[in-house]
Amino acid sequence: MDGSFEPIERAPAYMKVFRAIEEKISSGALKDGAHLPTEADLCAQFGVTRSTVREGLRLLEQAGLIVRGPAKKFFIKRPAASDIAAAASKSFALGGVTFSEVWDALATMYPEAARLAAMRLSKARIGELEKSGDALKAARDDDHEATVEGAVAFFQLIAKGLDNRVMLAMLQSLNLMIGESLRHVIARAPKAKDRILDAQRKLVEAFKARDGDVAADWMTKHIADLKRGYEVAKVDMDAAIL
Amino acid sequence: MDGSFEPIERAPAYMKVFRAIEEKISSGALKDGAHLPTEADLCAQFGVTRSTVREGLRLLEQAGLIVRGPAKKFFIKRPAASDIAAAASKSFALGGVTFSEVWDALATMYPEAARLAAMRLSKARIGELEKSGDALKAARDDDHEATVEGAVAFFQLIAKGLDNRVMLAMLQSLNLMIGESLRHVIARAPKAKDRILDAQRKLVEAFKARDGDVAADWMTKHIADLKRGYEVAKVDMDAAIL
DNA sequence: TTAATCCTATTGTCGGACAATAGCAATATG
DNA sequence: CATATTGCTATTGTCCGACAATAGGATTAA
Repeated sequence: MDGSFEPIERAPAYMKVFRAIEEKISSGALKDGAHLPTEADLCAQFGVTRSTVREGLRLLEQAGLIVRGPAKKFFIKRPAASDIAAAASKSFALGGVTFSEVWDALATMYPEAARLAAMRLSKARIGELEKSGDALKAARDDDHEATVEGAVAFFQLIAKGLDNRVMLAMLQSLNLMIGESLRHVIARAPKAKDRILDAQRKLVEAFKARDGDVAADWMTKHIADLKRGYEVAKVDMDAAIL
Repeated sequence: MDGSFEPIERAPAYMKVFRAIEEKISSGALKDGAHLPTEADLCAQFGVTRSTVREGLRLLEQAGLIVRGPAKKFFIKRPAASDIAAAASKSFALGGVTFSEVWDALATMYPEAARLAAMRLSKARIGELEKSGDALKAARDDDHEATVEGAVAFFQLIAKGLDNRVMLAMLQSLNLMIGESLRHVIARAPKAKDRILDAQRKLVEAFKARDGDVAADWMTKHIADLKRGYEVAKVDMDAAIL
C-alpha cells in the first residue's frame, strides 16, 4: 500500500508570486518591454495582499527581470549581458575574490578572446578601436582617469565585437573589476599610458591583418604589462578586491 | 555663482535598508555566518516599519547575501562561486542566449582552462578525475543520465581544480547550461559515451604528464565532438537554450 | 497655443493585527 | 530515569486598512 503522503508544497506566498511571474517571463507570456500589471491587479489575480505582492516584486527587481519605467511603473526586461556582468562582478567583490584571481582569469581568457576577435571583429568595430586609441592619445599624460577609461574601453570594444552574449558578460565582468582596481594604481605606474597605447596599436594591427596568433600574443603581453603595473605599485595581489 | 542645488537623494526606504545592510556585509561589519537581527530589531534600528524592512530583506535574499538558517532566521552569506554561476546561467537562459553562443564560449574558454589545469591540478584532483571516469565507464551504455552527469562532472572537477573562484564561477555557469541542454540530445547521439570516455582518458593522461598543449588540444577535440552531437541530433543551434 | 493647475491612478510607507511555526521548556508517561 | 508529549514564546508570514507622495493626463487660465 502507499497511504503515505508527499511533502506538501510549502513556500512563502511571496516566493510563489516571484516564481509565477518569472515563469511567465521566461515562457514568453510576458514579453520583453511589456508593462507589469499594477500591484492592485496582481493582488486580485494572485489572491494575496499588496505587501505580499510587493515582496515578490522586490525579488524580481533584484533579479533584474523588471525595471522601473516612467511613472515608477515596472516593465519586463530580459537580463542583458551587461546586467549579468554587473551582478557577477558585484558578487565577486562581495565574495572576496582576490586581485590575482581576477588577473589570472584575465590572462587566461583575454588572449583567446583576442584570437577570436581577429577573426570576428567587423571593420566598423576595428575603426572604433582606433578611435578609442586616438582619444586616449589626445588626453593629457597625467589624466589618469582617461588612461583607465581608455584601457577599459578597449577591452570593452573587443568583448562586444565577439558577438556572443555569454562571452560578453564574462569578459565585461572582468572589465568592471579591473577598471575599478586600475583606478587605484594607475597614478603610480610610470609610462603606463604609453605602454597601453603601444599594445593597443599592435593589437589593432593584428585585427586588421586578421592574424589571431599575433593578436593573442600581444594581448598576453598587454595583460602581463598591466599586471606588472600592480606589482610596481606594490599592491598585495592576494588581497580582496573592493 | 553656484546657487543651484544638487538633485537630492531620493531612493525608496526599502532600497536604503538593502544598501545599508549590503554595506555592512561588504565592509565586514556583518561577518559571514552571523545572524541578521530580527525584523523587529531592524525596524527599530532603521526607524521604518516591518513591511519596509521585509522588502529590503527580499532584495538581500535574491542578491544571495542572506540565506535562511534553521528557524527561518536569516544569516549572512558571502556569495560563493557556485551561487554566482547559478544566477548567471539562469539570467543567460532568461536573456535568451543561444546554443551556439554557449558552445562558442565553451570552445574558447575550456581549452585554455585545460592548459592551465595541466599545470595546476593537484594529484588528488587528477585522481578524482580518474574515479569520475571509472564511474561513468561502469554505468550502463543506455543510462544517458549517467553519461551527462559524467561529462559535466569532468568539466566541473577541472574548473574546481584551477583554484580560482572567478574562473570557477564562469566555467561552472557554462557547465550548468551545457548539462541542461546535453540532457535533451544525448539519447540521439550514438556512441556518445565511448567518445566522451576516450577524450577524458586522453585529457587525464595529459594532466598527469603536465602537458598543457596536449591538454588544450584534446579539450578542443572533446568540445568539438560534443558539439557535433548536437548537430547530429539536429538541434537548432540558433535557438535559445531553455 | 502655451502654461499653470487640478485630478486620478499608483506607488511608498505606515501601523496594527493575527495565524503559522520552530525551538525550547515543562510535563506526563512508561 | 529516559522518552514522548504538550504548552510556551519569539519570530516570521500574511492580511487589512489607511494615507502621503508623486507622475501623467486632463482641465482650465493666459
